[in-house]
Amino acid sequence: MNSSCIPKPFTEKVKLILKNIPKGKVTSYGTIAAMAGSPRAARQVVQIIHRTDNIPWHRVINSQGKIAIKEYEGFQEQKMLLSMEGVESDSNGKIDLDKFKWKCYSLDDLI
DNA sequence: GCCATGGCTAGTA
DNA sequence: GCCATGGCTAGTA
Repeated sequence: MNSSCIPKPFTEKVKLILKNIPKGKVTSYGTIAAMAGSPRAARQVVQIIHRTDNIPWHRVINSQGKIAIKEYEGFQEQKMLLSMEGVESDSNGKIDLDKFKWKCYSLDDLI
């Protein structure tokens, strides 16, 4: 037995947030980290997205409002998944945050 | 404990 | 530079 059966609050919160981002909206790694209580832990959000299957991942972009992944990492896939929900991005992956940013900054606002 | 990992980011130069 | 995980290792008991 190992510690993997113990709840991991930060990770669980991040997963909960990911599941609650509405279709057609995007948010950033940093925003999610802040909502989960650790404003400077954006890179942990990246890790969690990496290791978690069956979770919506494509609505997360960087704070500049751009798709953050490289071509070989699935840039086109993310772009397409977003466009299917009505989120437009230009060829550089730039998204209009005024239009598409999910306006939610606290866990309390989800529940 | 220590150390590497990582689709980042606020805030200088 | 930040910092939550997971994997590995020295070095106690």
